Amino acid sequence: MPELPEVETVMRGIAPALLGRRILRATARRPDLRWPLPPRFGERLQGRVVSALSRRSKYILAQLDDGATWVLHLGMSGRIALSARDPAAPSALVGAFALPAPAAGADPDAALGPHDHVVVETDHARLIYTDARRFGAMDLVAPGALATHKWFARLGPEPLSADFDADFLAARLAGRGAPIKALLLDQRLVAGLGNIYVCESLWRARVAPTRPGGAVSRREAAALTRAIRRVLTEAIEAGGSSLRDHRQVDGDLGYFQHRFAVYGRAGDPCRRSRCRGVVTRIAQSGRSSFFCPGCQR
DNA sequence: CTGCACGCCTGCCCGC
DNA sequence: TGCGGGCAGGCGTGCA
Repeated sequence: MPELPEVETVMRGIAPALLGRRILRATARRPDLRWPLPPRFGERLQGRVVSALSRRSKYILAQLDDGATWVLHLGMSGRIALSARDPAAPSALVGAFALPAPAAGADPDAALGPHDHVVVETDHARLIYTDARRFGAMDLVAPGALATHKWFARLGPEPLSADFDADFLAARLAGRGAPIKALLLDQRLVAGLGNIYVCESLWRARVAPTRPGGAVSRREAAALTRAIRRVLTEAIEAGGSSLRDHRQVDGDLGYFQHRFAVYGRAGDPCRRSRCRGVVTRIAQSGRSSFFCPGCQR
């Protein structure tokens, strides 16, 4: 259930297995994830070389040598596992986190589970996309068509880019009546934040999730942009260090959650020094918000 | 346009 | 132990 930092971590984690590698075989084991996979998905990936990897919002973008872009979204439960195709291959080819290679001679597909929906083999590695809830998605986008693609056309700026600054946020919040929590979750305002990092950023900026967007001051908007940047950057750093210690690049929140200040901590004391508040859980438009009423106003 | 409720899917955890 | 209810990190649709 990845948000921006987990997707960034997964993207970096699969880079050794994909970047500059040729796809020998790609198999969709069902016709759809959240939406139908593109027609002839496997055939269109086969033979391509991945020439670049990047992330936009919560999407991973794999640039192919025919100009198309393979787009992956992990939804809520998507994960990617890697293994070496050849048991004798140096681990650097797939990354130190890879699962053990299947035994020589064994049918690697025999070990696949019911939620292993897409398998991609490069010249060195085998990549398995698993998604129990199937809220994830993949597409193949024609050269030049990304900007107008339905998933990207209306996305707001990247929160770690220079475009996302106090001026921008203050302007977008002005006149809005919806709670700041809901506005920061709106991918059209800023792209890549999810429930966890919105809660964490609001705590860091000392702004209550219930505050109407239009009632966020210019000074608070500035604090929020700094808080968002810092929370995301720290989470990406934690994810990066986790890649050296774990055997899967699944973006599991286990890598990050011990650092949360409020998310999932209802009833626990606020971690801000000299704040005597207790972390509280409320529901906002059907989703949980965690915050400290003592220091978030 | 804005704000919000709901559905999509499965797994897990909790209380009874 | 078994079972029902509520919960989960995303996103698109549809309604007022």
